[in-house]
Amino acid sequence: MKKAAAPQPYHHGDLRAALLAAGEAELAERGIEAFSLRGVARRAGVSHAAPAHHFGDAGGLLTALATEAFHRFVQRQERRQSKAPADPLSQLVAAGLGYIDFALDHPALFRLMFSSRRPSHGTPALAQAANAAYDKLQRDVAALRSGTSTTDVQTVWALTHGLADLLNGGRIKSLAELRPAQREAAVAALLRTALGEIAAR
Amino acid sequence: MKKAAAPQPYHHGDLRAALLAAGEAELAERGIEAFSLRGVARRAGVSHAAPAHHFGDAGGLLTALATEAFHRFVQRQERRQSKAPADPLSQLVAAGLGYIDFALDHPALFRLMFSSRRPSHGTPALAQAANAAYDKLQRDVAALRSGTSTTDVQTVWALTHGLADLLNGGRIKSLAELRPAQREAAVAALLRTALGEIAAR
DNA sequence: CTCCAATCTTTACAGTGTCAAGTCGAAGAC
DNA sequence: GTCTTCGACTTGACACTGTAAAGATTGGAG
Repeated sequence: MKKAAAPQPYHHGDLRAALLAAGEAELAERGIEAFSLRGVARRAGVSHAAPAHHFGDAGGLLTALATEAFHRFVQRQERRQSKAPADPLSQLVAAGLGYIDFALDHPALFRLMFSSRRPSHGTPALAQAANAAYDKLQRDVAALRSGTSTTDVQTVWALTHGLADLLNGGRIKSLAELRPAQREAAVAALLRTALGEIAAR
Repeated sequence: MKKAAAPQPYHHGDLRAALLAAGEAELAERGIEAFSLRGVARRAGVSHAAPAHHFGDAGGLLTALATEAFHRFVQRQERRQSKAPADPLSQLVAAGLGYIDFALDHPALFRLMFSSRRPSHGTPALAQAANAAYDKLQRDVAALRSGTSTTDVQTVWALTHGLADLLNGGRIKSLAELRPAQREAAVAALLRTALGEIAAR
């Protein structure tokens, strides 16, 4: 599906990037539990052992995918924020909506980041990318008012993450059943109310 | 490890229950992503194809495990509640603590219930067990005051679930690093504050 | 031009899930 | 009491998986 009729040269050129793209496609189509390294190699049009050279083993590829995902995860939040009013509460709500956007657009990737043991979460690059996401959250919460606490950050994170995870799994029927536009409005209202209470503490 | 020196009879007696127990052990030890049906059969001391007769395929066993897990999940919340003060807010906080207890005591099972596509979530028995958990949550929220909304239920669920999921993955460092007793106190305080705000709406 | 080292392929092996066919044994029919 | 039957379980097979080792290919340094 990926390569057409091109008589692939022996050296791919940028196989690493191609494998990352193929890995993401594999993840999106088959889900994290049916993810197959050989399937990724097939998608990229290379032999089944080619990925090992760039990523070591399957965990290595998944670690790289998770790392890249965390960066895009932050970008997605920033994208929402750039279109939102500048007041701190609106900005925090927008970040939450971006958090949820990412979870719903990339469900398998989201699970890889937060609910899988397959990536090596101790890897510096991954830990750093995840920490960057946390730091951003912390800054957005701190902007709400003076004197915000660690508990405030934890509360905001738990609320947002819980919504994202439950929506991702289709567990919250009352929300998942709504059409996208309505669901987004409901989620935005929920976030604004709950985060507003934290801002008013 | 499971069977000692007993010259196992050809007919096991209650293989179904034994496979469920073995399946849970396998899940707990190797995690959901390294779960192996043959491993479960080995644990139970039967041939690798024995599980198929009782559960069809691997998904069937995991579905049964998730169903059973939802029942214990509710029991765990009720256990906490029976030791808590009777006022609605304390009861809701206790339910949340039970929710988190279960997630931390059975991390793989918790992921099977909420973050895995392997169980067939459409199966009547599983859907029913999951719905029972939701109904319980709804009742506990409704007891807070008159006029609680669907949004209130969603908010309580998201907050509790987010906390449980993030703790389960070890993502909330500021909480995960604490010793159990301290962590529990911090979580209880967080829940009481946030849920108190919802009760006061 | 030569050689090297990185890149990719081939081959092999142990492990997996599932299907099909066989074996066993307990419970009922007569 | 013997026979039959049928569910419970085993055996064997197949295609697939991840990973390791060894071979083939090529771009580029010298």
